[in-house]
Amino acid sequence: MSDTDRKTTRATQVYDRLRREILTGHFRPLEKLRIDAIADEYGAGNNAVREALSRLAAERLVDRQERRGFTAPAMDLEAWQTLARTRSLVESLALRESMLNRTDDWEERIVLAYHHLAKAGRAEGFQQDLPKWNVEHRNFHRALIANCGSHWLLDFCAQLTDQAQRYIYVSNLYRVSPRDGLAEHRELMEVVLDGEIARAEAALVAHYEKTLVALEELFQIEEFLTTLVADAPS
Amino acid sequence: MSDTDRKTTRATQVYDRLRREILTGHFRPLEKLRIDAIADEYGAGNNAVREALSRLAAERLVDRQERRGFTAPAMDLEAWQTLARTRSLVESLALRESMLNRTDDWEERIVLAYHHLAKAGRAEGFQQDLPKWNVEHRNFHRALIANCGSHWLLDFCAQLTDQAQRYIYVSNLYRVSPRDGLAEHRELMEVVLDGEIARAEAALVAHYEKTLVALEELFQIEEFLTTLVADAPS
DNA sequence: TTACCAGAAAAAATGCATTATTCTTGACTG
DNA sequence: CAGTCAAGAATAATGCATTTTTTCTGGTAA
Repeated sequence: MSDTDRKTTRATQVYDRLRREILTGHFRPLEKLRIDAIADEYGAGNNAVREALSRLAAERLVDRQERRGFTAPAMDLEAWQTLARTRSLVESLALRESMLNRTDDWEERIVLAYHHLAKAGRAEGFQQDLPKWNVEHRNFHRALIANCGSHWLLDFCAQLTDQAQRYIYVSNLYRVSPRDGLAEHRELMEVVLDGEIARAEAALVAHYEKTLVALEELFQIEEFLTTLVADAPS
Repeated sequence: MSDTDRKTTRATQVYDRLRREILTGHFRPLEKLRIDAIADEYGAGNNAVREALSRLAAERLVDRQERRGFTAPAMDLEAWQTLARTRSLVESLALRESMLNRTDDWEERIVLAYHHLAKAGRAEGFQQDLPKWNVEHRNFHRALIANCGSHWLLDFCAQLTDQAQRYIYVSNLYRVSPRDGLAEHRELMEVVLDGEIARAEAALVAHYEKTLVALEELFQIEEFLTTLVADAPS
């Protein structure tokens, strides 16, 4: 019995795995998530799967349809645009608050987070160890807003980041190399530490804008769109 | 078989009822929510209750503790302050966006929502029919931000409003008469329709600030605090 | 063809019995 | 007297069999 099994409930294990697979594009948009099939695949009871899916539905990571089970959420240009725009808005807000509450500890954590990010980016297998880089990337962005003083805001940002990750991961599957953008993150860090809120917000928005546009362009490509159809259940 | 039963799943019924009871202070902070007891009380299976509680936990309306069941969330001054502050921030943001997207339809809906609110406030049994007033009050505030163009923002605001409602309801239980504040809502509507974003945001924040302060004062009262202890399971 | 319907198959939802874990109690020990 | 521990009770978690609902399929009629 592994370490996680000891304290964790069966439903939570299913939840964790499903969550990971949804975020990494394991399911196609609108694909049906059949309870029995998952229970079978994961070696769990149907109740555990139900509970896991219910939780995920509350987080908007799957869609629930009363009495008709669950499906992977759709992915389309418009949804991506409002998602990305909302993320810019809310995260700017959190950044502003974070900067208003400036502390030494907060600054140091940002510097450290950047250091880790840089390291992960320089590492040999950057392409291979993308999960590692992703973790550091998230940590860095979280460090920027960590001081906003509201766990609500942090939760909202995390949720939006999860949603965005789903899109970004799929785009990475399609065209192999994601932009590293280390220099960009350095600039972002510097402008945040510098303390001018307006400039920092602008930098953050500009940063996310690039991802927004990159995905928008992808949505123009016919071939990419075909990877989003739900025909063949994986 | 009632109307709701036809389309709704057992778990959802339990979810709805639990949600309502949590929002209306039916459970004390930190009170244990025993699965069997609820299943028994509501006439449902334990699995349905588990699912309902799991969903609520994902919305932060109950606390989950792995393998130790669920409890009603705590209520304290600090949590209230960050909640209220976050609500001001996020809802201001949504209002700003909503005003930037101004449309005739949006304006008309606000006027209508205000009309309904006024009616509910003037009605005979204002004290009696508080639920009705609450609904109209929520609708009014939602109408203001409805045009923000992001269902994410609307969801976040709704979630924060739910959380706040829990506090407000308990305060209403303690001191009987809630402030109506119709004039205040009229001013708010006018300044929003007027179109000056900065002034509108300020008005909204000021509006919520009153609730914030009112609850803060309540937290100073010893007698009120005793109503928040979880001793006697209802 | 298209619309409609019944019957069969598939899937979701449910309840209950069972298992596993945590909590409580009280006796025992240092 | 405080701390430890084990046995029993209470509660949470699980799996499975059953029920209910939806979806699919094929046949019939307009």
